[in-house]
Amino acid sequence: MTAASLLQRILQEREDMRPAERRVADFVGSAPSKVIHMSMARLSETCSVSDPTIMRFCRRFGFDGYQDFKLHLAQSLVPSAPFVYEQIGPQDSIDNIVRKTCRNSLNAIQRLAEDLDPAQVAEGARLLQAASWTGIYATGISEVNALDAEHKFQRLGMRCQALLGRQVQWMHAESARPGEVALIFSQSGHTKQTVEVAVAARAGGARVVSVAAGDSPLAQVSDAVIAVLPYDRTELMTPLASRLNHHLVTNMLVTAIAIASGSQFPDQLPALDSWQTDKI
Amino acid sequence: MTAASLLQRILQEREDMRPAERRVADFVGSAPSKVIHMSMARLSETCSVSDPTIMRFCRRFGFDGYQDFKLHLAQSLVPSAPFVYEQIGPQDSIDNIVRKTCRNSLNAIQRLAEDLDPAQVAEGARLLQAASWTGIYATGISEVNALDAEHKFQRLGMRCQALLGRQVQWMHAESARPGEVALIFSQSGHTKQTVEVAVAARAGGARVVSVAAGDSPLAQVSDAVIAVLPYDRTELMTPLASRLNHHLVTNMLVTAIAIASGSQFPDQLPALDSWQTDKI
DNA sequence: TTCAGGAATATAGCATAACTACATTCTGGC
DNA sequence: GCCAGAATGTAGTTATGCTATATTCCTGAA
Repeated sequence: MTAASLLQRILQEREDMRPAERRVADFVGSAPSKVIHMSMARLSETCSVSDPTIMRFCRRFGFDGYQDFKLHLAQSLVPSAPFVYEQIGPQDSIDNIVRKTCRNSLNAIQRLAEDLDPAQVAEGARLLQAASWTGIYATGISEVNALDAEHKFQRLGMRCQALLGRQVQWMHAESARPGEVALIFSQSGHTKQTVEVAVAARAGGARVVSVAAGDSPLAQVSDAVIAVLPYDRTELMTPLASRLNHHLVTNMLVTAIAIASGSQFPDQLPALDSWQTDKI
Repeated sequence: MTAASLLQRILQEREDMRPAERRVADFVGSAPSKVIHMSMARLSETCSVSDPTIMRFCRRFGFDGYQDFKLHLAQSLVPSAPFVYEQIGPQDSIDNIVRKTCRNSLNAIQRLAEDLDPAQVAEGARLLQAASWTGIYATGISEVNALDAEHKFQRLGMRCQALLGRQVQWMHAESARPGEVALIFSQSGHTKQTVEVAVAARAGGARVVSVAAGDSPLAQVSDAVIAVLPYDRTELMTPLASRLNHHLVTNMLVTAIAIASGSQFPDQLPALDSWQTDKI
């Protein structure tokens, strides 16, 4: 986030700088790829300033020192897409639909990469692996995620079931027992039904793992939360973005569990369907 | 290019290393984000090796020294462009699983953005929109895609059904009739069953739209192909990548159809489930 | 104009990091 | 068991990043 716009920030703050630092800003701004291979002494000489000036320059942007600065500068040099959601409208051509769909997806995943806490994934995987049986709850468009998770977990040999629909969910949540896990997918984590399911499952002694917004009511009644940022206007639409992110989280869980179970190639689930390999 | 595949190269060369360097490779591979903030001494201590071993490790990959290595490592950590699949292995930490999953997904989508032909999407959308009814065929892990497509198309008011399982698929393909469309998701386009379904559906007068590899047998017996590059070793594994791409293609189709149907906000499907909005 | 007072910048020194030459240990073949 | 040759570690050198302190430069009021 801050990394990507580092050069921009430098050029921006340039105005508020005194001559010496400004010379540094100019050079860094004009030849950042050279800077990352320079020592402090070389850079200070090139800019006709002293070492400490370079230090102050780096500190100004909140870095620990020159090394830290160089590291972030290097990272900011590799191109990446900005975090903006591009609305698709009636005026958009097919070309645009394709492009924007891809870009929005890229953005969503990059956000996930930045915000997701690996420790939460680890904890979720741990609970799931220890479960005697897992109920996978989802509603609306997230149902597909539940089915996906069911498919993959079963390939790992886990006992689980996707639970779709109000009645089915109630039935299972109310009969939850110790040793079981309830895995809940929720875009926002504010849906009443979803929270009630979590509470019921927990009352029965099951552990609740939820993939939802971190500060949501659902998160508060869960044993483990894998926090995925919801998108602003989630209530009114069903954007591709969060679905995609939940999808990736599912994959991470599967991979983590596969590794913990000793599989050698965790990202390659075996092709079980023998007839599927009947190629032509 | 070389920068981005650094981690992969490390894991690859690991095999040819002697114990000491291998310990370094393991740690760098499992916690690269920590490494870039470590000094040589810290790293050597962590890996229980000596400083020069670290040096030799860096030189092995063609870098000037440790600093140079760290810089490139840092760059390779930011999610970005290049088209390399980073294998996930047993030695990977949770941090790595999260990172690699995201990066692989980003790569897949970027490939899609480059290779996908919008005209093919447009043609597919046109046929689907004109259909009186659509059968959505998929097998194995792609079944989830079929369910996803079913869900979304139905939200648009289209008549369609996901057809999973051999018998169900045959039943529908053999009774296909003019005016209908068969939408087929296939990773490779080489599966025998899939091709036979396409031929049967077409014989009955239905139009066949397939999402598959462009040069596959399935493509040859389809009325419209939305070509999505398969991944190398697709036969043996179920990678996230192609699934993700098919997923996006589905979204593009939905969006395109929504636009053609006159919806004003094509990327926001309406939340149909009224109880779902019962928030707390 | 002059002279504080404070900010901006440079100097000098220190601790530590990266790197190198050389010694030691390990490995595999006879 | 012994001996090349490779693999790894030890110790020492250089230079780097960083800090405490001094100097210079600017601003503004007497």
